[in-house]
Amino acid sequence: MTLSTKASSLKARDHEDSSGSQASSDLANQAYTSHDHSSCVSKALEQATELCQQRGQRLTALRKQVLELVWDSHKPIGAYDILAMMSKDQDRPAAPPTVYRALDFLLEQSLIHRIASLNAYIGCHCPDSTHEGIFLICEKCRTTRELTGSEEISLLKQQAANTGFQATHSLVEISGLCPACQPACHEGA
Amino acid sequence: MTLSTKASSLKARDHEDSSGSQASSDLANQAYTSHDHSSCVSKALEQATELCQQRGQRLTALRKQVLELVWDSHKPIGAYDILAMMSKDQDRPAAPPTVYRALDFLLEQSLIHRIASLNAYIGCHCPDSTHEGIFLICEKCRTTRELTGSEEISLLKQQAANTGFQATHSLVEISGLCPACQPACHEGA
DNA sequence: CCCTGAAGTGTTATATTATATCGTTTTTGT
DNA sequence: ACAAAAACGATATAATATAACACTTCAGGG
Repeated sequence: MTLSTKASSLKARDHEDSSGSQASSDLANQAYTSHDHSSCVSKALEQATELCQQRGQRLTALRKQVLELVWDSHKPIGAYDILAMMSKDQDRPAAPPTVYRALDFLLEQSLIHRIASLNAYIGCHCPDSTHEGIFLICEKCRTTRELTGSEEISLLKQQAANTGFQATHSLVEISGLCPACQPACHEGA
Repeated sequence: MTLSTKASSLKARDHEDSSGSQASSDLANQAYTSHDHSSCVSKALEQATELCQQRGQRLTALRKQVLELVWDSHKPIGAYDILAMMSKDQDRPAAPPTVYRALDFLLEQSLIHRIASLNAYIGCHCPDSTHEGIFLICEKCRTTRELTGSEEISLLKQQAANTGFQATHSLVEISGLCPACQPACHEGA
């Protein structure tokens, strides 16, 4: 409800815009600005390869392909969209379990995250540490940014602990409008 | 993944235990202790009736029935479980849209919440104000408690705002073990 | 009271997301 | 090379949710 009121297929309707008009308010806003995303992807793939090697995990061709498709999208992408791309690009008649198994592996290795409010998956920017993400999801363009280094999560868990609850995992997703999709307001708000 | 690793049907496997052995650590821990839940439910229904009247919204018999079933469960309950109960208890051959429409109404009125990690629904304790919940979900017994009066949410939104993101809605779900399901540790941790 | 339009509900069909199961292939360790 | 484990292919099906359209009920105005 709330979010995803329709949006059946997430596909890849990138716009790759924001040529400066709205001015992204900080340096880390890479998610909202155009950049050389293909280099993003290859960097992520390299890092993933390295990490898996370190961990004695097998980043097989298939898993790598799925990871690449997830990264390519730049927005959370659905499992069945991945499936479609695999079947299209590589003439491979992939079935759901193929994709879900790969996704499960990537999730376990923290190479991707699952966005619960979208039933979709997105590449993780800092896979080297198991962390809890805070996701900012644009209701309009679906661009999703992950905030890291979050003391808020600790606070939340602390508050949970105060009630006797032993927290193991947290899920924080914030919906709203990304800088690029906000109605233009000419001066600083 | 993470949570809900199987658990196909949420059903109502209450245990209604915790007769004092683990000692719930604070007064507000009603969710984890046995109490007169039927009075909870009737109170919630009364309040809902009143609120809807105030708002000029129609809490029809069907919507009330769904609300009651959600409250009865005491744990997040799936739409199809509600469906099954409606078809059983009242010899009514309800179809999915019937339940989903009622759930949508109740969500809009903030009479219930949706727990995204479980694809399930739970009654809201303080429906009079539109608020953002923080949910503590027990991975073992599924009991879910809602924390309210949360400055953490404000902090999160503040942090989002700092990056130029205009937050409208937040989703916070923390998984772990509720007091009753934690391995017994005899002295205070 | 009766009409009318809007809201609510019933019903059928179908979309979307995810998993179970089992057989085959590939990889790893010995 | 061989056996065990892991990964993958393939078919079927489960679980969650929505579309579309017909019918009923309700609120409000004449």
